[in-house]
Amino acid sequence: MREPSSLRYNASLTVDLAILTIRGERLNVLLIERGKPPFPGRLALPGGFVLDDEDLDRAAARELWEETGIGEGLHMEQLRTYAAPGRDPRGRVASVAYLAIAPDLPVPVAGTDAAAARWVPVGEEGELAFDHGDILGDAVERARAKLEYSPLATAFCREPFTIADLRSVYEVVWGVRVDPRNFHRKVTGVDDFIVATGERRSLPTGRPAALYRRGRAELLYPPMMRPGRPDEVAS
Amino acid sequence: MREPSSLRYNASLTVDLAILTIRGERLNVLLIERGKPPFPGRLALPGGFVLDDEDLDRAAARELWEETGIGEGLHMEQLRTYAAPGRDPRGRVASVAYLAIAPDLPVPVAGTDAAAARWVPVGEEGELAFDHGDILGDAVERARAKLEYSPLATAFCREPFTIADLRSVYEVVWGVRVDPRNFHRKVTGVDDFIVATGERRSLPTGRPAALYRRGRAELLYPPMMRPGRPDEVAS
DNA sequence: ACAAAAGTGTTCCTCATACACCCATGT
DNA sequence: ACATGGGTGTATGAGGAACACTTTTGT
Repeated sequence: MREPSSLRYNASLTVDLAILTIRGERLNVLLIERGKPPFPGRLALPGGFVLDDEDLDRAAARELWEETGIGEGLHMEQLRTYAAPGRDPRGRVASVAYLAIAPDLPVPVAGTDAAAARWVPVGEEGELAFDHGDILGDAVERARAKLEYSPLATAFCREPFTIADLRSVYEVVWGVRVDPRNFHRKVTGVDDFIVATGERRSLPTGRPAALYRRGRAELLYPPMMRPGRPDEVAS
Repeated sequence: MREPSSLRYNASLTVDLAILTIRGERLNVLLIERGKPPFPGRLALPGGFVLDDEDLDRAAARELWEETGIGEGLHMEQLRTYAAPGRDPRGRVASVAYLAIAPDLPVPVAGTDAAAARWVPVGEEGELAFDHGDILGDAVERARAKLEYSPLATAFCREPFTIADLRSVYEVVWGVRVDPRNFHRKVTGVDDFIVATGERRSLPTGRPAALYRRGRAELLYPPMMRPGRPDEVAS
């Protein structure tokens, strides 16, 4: 009883995107306001159906383009799949969720489709359509975890960036303060995490900061460490 | 153009299981030999279609039961979803892959379905059907990574177990030697990773070892550390 | 000169590693 | 007694946390 003799389609395959960025010292997510049922008027993650000749990564990239106008050079990874029987009242919908990380964008680009798309600070999104609240929660948790051992933080920064820019990413996403001095030493000590351009950027005040680009490292060793974990365990 | 006005099914939703265990100092995976096309005669991961009223976790648990006769108490987690257009010649099949970890089982239980199921050492499985080779590779990589920061290793052990049993899991899955003395101290130092039963187990020779059960910890702090990583980076 | 941000040096402490050594059992 | 595996103590070194201090700019 493993398979029916002929292949019957029993689900609708979709991708949904949790697109995160940092705006004004807050982690933000791109949401659209739904027009039609189900959940009319509710906010939802952008997404849509996978086309017949597309693989999942390509479908996610296409949706990203349609919703935001962003094309290339964006971190994107599959998160997990949500397919509880009742999650869409219209029938069985399997949603493959993607996590995308964008640098601060000028404004939610009004794509062909995305008139109603807007950035919303994480935590102020209210009740989302479908199970998109769960998806968003998992996406944020994944992003927080991956800052530790991967160069994901650089995906939030427009190049070139300063070490202070990068530090701000950690502070905003983790919601903690990070010592600038130790952070500087740490981040410059990890091989190929960031590479200096040789240029400098001057702010209204203070010593100009060296500018960097993303390095080739895909795994940070030693990892950046999220403070507070020992206390959580101890308590 | 986000949605068709009515919901049309465009894919077949399945689950595939990478069930790992340790047999004879080797990491093994449960594979079945396919009878019918596509890929007749090839080895494949066990799996099957998700039923209309099932969520994914439940479908995976049901397949596990049908293939191995194992019911409860097994670690199981969603890995990721594979849905490349050509992966099944019969049409669009979205396979949600699961990673399952089992203690050494007496023998591949001949379930109602699984006459052809057998344990195969990882690395000796040859060319698998569909893209199951990729799935298995991702599953092994996930297992290796999760040993570091989660109590996953205990899922390979039948309770109660000794610290040497647990150490053997790390040695086999990582393919490295671990110092028994330091491992002992480390593992007993992590809060709620393992809890002593008070009993002891005598081997044919040597001092009897204390017996333990899984603790309540879901995250190890500090993490167990996989040796060799600094060298990989440095080289 | 001063404020402010960038970046360096130093101290202390935790923890990983290596390994000498002791403990408890079966033969 | 001795072989064998279980378990403890201790020295060394790498790296994280805290923070004093120096550098480089704009005003």
